[in-house]
Amino acid sequence: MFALADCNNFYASCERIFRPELRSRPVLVLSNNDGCVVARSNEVKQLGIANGTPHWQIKELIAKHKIVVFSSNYQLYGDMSARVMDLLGQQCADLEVYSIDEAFMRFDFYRQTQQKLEQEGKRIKGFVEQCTGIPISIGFAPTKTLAKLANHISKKVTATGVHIIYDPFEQEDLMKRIDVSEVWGIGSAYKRKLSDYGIETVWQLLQCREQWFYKEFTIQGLRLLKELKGIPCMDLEDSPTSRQNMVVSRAFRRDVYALEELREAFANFATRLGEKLRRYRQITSSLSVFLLVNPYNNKSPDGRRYFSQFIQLPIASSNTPELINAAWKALSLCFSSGRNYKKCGIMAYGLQPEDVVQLSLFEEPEQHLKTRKLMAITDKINARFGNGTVGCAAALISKDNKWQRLEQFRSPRYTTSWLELLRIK
DNA sequence: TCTGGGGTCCTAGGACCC
DNA sequence: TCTGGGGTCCTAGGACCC
Repeated sequence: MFALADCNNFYASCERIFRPELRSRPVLVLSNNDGCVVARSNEVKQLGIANGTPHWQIKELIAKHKIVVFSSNYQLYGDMSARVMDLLGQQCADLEVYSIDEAFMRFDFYRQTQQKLEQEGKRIKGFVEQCTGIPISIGFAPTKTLAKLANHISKKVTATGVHIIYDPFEQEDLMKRIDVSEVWGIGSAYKRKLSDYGIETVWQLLQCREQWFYKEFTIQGLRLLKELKGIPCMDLEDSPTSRQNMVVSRAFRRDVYALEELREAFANFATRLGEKLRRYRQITSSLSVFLLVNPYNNKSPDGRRYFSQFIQLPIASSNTPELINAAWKALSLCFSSGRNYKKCGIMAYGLQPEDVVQLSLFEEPEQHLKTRKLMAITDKINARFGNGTVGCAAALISKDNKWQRLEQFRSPRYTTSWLELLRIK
């Protein structure tokens, strides 16, 4: 039996812990850059504000309903997440942390009665809530996909906080009320395609023939359908596979046309990328830069939106100056003037652990090693005195920067910064 | 007119997730 | 004026090999 535990309105709940007076008020959290809504308390959901809504579109609603707005505070959310996961791990050794606010668990008590299972779910839920102040919901089922669905039901349909699915075919009424898009693995494209075949509800999905599904939706689709019918195709992923790609990207607050401005941005992205690589003790042998033209106002002469350039590094590396050079080289190859760029970024592929660095036969590695030492010292200084204390001059930010994070409404980092501890008067 | 068959590796792009 | 950021997996198609 699988279980999925999911924190309710996670970011909004985190903000409420340290501001108890907000418990009865509508709260929403904005994305990086304060661009759009990424988390909402139930009160905000009831006002009909969807996730992904741009902030500027709802400024009036915010004022009218006195909605409390926060910028994303990932230090706080990451720390609260670790606490929740730790508590869940105490309840069940078979735990897979799936995202910042969700974890799968596996239990052996399949044969337990529904009543016992429900009791167990309520107990775990109460335990986590008491220890952290974060409300959670739990769904139980024989497959991960069904556990996800059970969790959704416990939140949105029955609103009991715990729901169990032994066999989806036994819950016909419920399955007829749930839209296919609630199923894990069905996004907007699959929803549209299913709709073309007249399939709108989970119940209709359950009637589909597997052969036909395989033909239309390939192997992922087949796996999804089997899981939905109660045949397990996915297991817990015990060791987090080391990541394969790393991205640093940012949307500009206004359109950018000039190469000079992009070079400044890419020097900063490459700096972030280097820090991130070194933090995870990884190096990359290749990277690509990408540029996106503003989709809401495409002035690109040929209408194209996406431009990217792949580049190989002479030596696999995590050294900031080498990354900046490579990024600039790639940038100069895919930049062309006259386009209004809105977002861009840099992506590292095929990461490898830094201790297996393969030095190029013909490259003189001394300079590379020197730089590597310099990077280690730079990281130490920045860790102690704050990010950006030292760095490459290329990454200096001119006055009118358009990519630095905007966070007008960030709450204090209550749990991870001594200077921002909660004070009680 | 007729022009093999089967691999592997790589990249781009589409789909999904949070 | 203002529309996020960071991931994974899969497939199709081209280059190249024997």
